[in-house]
Amino acid sequence: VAAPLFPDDAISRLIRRLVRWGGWLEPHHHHGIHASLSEILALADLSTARGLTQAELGERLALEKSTVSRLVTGLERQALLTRERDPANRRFVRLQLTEAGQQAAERIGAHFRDQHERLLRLLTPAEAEALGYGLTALARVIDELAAPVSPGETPAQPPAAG
Amino acid sequence: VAAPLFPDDAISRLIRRLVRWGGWLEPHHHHGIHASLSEILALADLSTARGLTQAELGERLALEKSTVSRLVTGLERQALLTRERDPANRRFVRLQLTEAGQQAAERIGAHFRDQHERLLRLLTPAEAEALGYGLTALARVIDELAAPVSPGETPAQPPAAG
DNA sequence: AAAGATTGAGTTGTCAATCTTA
DNA sequence: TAAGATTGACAACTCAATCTTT
Repeated sequence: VAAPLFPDDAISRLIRRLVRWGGWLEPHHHHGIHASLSEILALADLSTARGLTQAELGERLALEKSTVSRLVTGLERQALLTRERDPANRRFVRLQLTEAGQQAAERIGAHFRDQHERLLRLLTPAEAEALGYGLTALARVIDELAAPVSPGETPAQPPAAG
Repeated sequence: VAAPLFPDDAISRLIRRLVRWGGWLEPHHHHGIHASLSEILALADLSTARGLTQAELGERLALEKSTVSRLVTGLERQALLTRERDPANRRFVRLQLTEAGQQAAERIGAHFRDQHERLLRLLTPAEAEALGYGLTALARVIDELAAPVSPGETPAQPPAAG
């Protein structure tokens, strides 16, 4: 038999599963919430960082500014956030969750945390520890490849618990 | 400070990086190849398993049959594969890579393998081992959550070489 | 001119309805 | 009927062009 043409290691197999399994990536219609994945992630970011500009939100979500513009239009129409021109510099549109938006973020966040916990409970302690160690390292090297270190920057990050 | 509304563990952080970094998920225009991610994965599967039906290809790619139909139409127009009705059962469309399709699969596969190797070389041996162990376990529990075993089914699959 | 946001055209995916063959 | 494939209508993204503000 010939060697496989495409990579066939643990990373590749994991990615296939993540793609196939809807739990992580697909639109959600739970708890009376009808929101796309990007809407959910936008609510998550805005619930933590209030007053982001659209460009900043796009940076966090890794989305085009045009996509962000239409995404935010939709959330505004659902009264989940307000758009306001920054009085100090009217080029910026500042975003704030409404009360309804904040509540939606909390409901959806609880759902995601719950899903994560269910998944992690199925791992043995040794597996969970190895996973955290290995994924942290993988995230590091992805960053290294994606953004080659320029001398002025600080590649190190404070370690996070968990 | 309040607890984070959304999960903030190694898995979440990794997913964010995978989403942001184009190396894994984005369309590729390298080596004179102009192909979407799905086209690339289709070539990968067809280079290994010749004569798949469209439904089988859709199962492997986790894509709707309608998406597969249009995807295959595009590959056929680029003369990378041929479509042929199965004479034994004319409901099936059987897919075969052309010579050009096979060569494209090999070029793209080499590119992906190279990218993987570059990434893995940046890990220490201990990190690589922990990653493999942890991800294999994660893949297992994703499968458990995604497809709860029903008594009649055979969850085991024949091991693939590689 | 340049930065932030919006609008227009095209791509890739989904779901629902239909066509074809068994 | 039903399985496989196709077509139609729509969603969410991209890139390129434009509008607004500095």
